[in-house]
Amino acid sequence: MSDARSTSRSTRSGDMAGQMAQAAGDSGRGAIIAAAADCFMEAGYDATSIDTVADRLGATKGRVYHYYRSKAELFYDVYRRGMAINLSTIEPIVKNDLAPREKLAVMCRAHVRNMLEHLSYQRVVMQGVEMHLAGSTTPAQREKLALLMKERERYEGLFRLVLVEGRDQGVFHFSNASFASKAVLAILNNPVLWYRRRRGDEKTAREEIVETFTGFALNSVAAGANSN
Amino acid sequence: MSDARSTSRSTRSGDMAGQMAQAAGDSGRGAIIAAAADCFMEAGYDATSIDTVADRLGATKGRVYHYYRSKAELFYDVYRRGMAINLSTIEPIVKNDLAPREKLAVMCRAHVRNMLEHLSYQRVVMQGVEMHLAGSTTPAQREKLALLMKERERYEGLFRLVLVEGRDQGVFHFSNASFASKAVLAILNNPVLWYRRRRGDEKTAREEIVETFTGFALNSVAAGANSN
DNA sequence: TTGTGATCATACTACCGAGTATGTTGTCAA
DNA sequence: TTGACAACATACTCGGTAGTATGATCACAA
Repeated sequence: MSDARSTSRSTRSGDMAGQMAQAAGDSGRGAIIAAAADCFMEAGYDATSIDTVADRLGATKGRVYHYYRSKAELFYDVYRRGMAINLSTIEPIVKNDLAPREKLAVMCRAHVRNMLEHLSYQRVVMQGVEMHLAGSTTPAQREKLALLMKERERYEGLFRLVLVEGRDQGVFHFSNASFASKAVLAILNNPVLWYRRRRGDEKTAREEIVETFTGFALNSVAAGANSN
Repeated sequence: MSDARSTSRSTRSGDMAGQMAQAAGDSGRGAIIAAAADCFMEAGYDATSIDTVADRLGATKGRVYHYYRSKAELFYDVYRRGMAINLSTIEPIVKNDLAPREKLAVMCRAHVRNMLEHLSYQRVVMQGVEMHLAGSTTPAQREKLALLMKERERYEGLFRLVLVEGRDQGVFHFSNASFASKAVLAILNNPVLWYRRRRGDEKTAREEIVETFTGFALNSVAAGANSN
């Protein structure tokens, strides 16, 4: 009954220091989430056993199951973390009062940077989508996944918002806003499928990817062409 | 030694009739491939057991293992079939002597139609990419997967070819041809992630998707904008 | 008619991994 | 100092599934 899985730990209030920040959140779960993200990214959901995650932590199953009721819930938490990263990046930008075209540009750049920066989490998000397309066995898990997908749709909605605003002002052009947002995000997400971290400071290489794919995304919905 | 797994069956020369055509190829494997494609699409690779595939065939494991040495090889064959469908559709178009812009348009439309028409196979192709990103355990399987990825790259190369040709003529604009082809295909593949077959004649709905996403793809690399 | 091989079905093994049950240690509070 | 509980580690169960071994039919060929 008195189970850490349900108690929202207080992290000993006042001990904000020592937070390596690499994986924030409530200490305890944080390290597990980070390790799981790496494992899921490298081997995929099914091929990753709880023992694998534990090994990476230098621990055993006991530690993981102390915080998570099941493997699926651990996965969900990693997914949520990934979406949280994305949402916390984009939402402030949407609130700015930039012109639609510039606002979308900033959003696109930020999104691609997130893809490259937090690769493991983003790959987990992709796996979550695949998992949803497939039938995650139990109905209970389907509901959970459905909730996560709502988060994703909400994220997509932020882009749709700016797109529609831009269309009204004549800077964008498309017939179906939902399709447009999907197309834009499809481009921006693409690097997740092939990007790999390099040694040294490949900052310039990353920025090239950011600029290039942002350019494609903006072009795809730009007004002035003769399509749609 | 005398194993059906290695002998290229002759299909009893002269018996070309009775080919339901729904799943061509050498009779025997054909039905298995089709059933496997459906299963993989509905439940994903790991969640699909050989027994699941056999059940759908109204048969047992014995039949599947008679033609395939392992579950992985069955998957590879489904993947190959999917890529074969795509290649056989696009290659003739590339050989035509259309102007780059029109040629690309035709290619895009054909590609999206394939996505919608052969959904199960295309989803398997996507899973193959994910599988390659993850680490398919044994080195032997990694090699096999690497070969399949070469096929995919070759397919992408067909698009790259037309894109470069168009850039030389000034109708397309981009700095990195590889990135451009990835962006275009990212858009065109997107419907696979959410499209579902409907009842009745949804031909018009499908064609709307085809036209819309083709439009986005063409726009993304169109010359005339101020990006890149 | 016999035997040979293709085409399956049946029955079995072997293992891996999710989940559980329980033990151990440290810490804090009263 | 002594419970009480958090935070793990250890040891086990148990179901599902890939792969195998073997048996049963059937067609066709000699």
